[in-house]
Amino acid sequence: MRNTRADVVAAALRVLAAQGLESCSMRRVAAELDVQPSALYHHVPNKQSLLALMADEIVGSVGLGEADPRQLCTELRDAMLGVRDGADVVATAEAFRLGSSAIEERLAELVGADGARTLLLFTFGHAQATQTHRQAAEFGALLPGAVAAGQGGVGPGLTGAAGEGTASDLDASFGRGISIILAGLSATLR
Amino acid sequence: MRNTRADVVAAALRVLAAQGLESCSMRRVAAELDVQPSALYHHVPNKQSLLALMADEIVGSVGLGEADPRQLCTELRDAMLGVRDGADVVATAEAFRLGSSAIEERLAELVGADGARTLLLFTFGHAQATQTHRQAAEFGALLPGAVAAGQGGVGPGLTGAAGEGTASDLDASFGRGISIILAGLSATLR
DNA sequence: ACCTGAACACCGTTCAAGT
DNA sequence: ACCTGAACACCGTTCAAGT
Repeated sequence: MRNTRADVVAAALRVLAAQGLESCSMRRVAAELDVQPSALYHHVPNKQSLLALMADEIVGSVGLGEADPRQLCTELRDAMLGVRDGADVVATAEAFRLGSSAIEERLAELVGADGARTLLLFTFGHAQATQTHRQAAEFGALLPGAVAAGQGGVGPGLTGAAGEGTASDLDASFGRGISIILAGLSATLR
Repeated sequence: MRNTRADVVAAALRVLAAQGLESCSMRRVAAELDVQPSALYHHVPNKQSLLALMADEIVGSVGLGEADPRQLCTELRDAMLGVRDGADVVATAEAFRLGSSAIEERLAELVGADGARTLLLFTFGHAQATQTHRQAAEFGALLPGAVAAGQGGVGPGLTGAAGEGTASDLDASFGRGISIILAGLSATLR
């Protein structure tokens, strides 16, 4: 036995981490395993299934015993932000089973079905936006000017094209969004 | 002058409506205009830009004079759901400029920056899930069994694999999610 | 300014055939 | 069971050249 399905998923996650979702093709994953592209179809029916398995792995660390919805969403967010393009992978795969994922079910026990869906969609969307933003910032950092200007004290407010989108800004924005939704749930339940 | 940028965008939207996002390649758009693929690059720098222009067109009908945030989100949702794969096109393109789109700015005037972002992300995510679900339902309708069983009265609750995801269910779910967020905003602002 | 023709460097997926 | 080799039907993008 040369390779198992788990080997394929692991190789795909290695390619994702190293090269990003854009470059995570069936052919590159196959190359990572030193195998022909067609060999992958012995372990996985198609690329979409492979992405779903990757999403499961990324999200697998989230503790379903968690009783605090905010904590659960934060863990989910951290898991997605922990791997390159993780938010895109999870959001894409998860959208297909909205209403039937383990995390949504756990969340629904805590805050009801509508609350769970609202929290989840916000968490996915915000993580995607955060990751997109970070990517753009990284890219911008490779361009002339405004590199590590924020540290040196060149100017007070203006740090290149980043403007107002610091990492901590996005963390705070996420927390405030969750607060809004949770407040709405309390208010709705009287 | 054979073609203008607007012609390219219009052709792309025609292809999108007819064949979906998957099939909306630069090559197909070029074919729709009876032109070589390379000709498109005279009007648009790359595919991503073309998708952004398509998103602008899809969302352009949303009235920015609207003073009711719920109504604004509903209009946005309707605009996205009005074209095949519209939610994906808009969400993808809009994610890149989160914090700077016209709709988000209008929404921010009404409910603040955090509320605007929360409402927008929920609206995008829910529309994407709705459209994915509809697509799956359409696909399922082509398979044997459980076609229009809901009408005839074969059974009370079970309508094929659709289960609980009727169109009106999703409409209602959207409305309740918006209600939760708006309630949370009222509660947060005391 | 707008377009053609040809090329480059890729894709996902299928399928007969090997071991 | 797991994999190779070869093919099919595509991609986005570039670039010299035409009009």
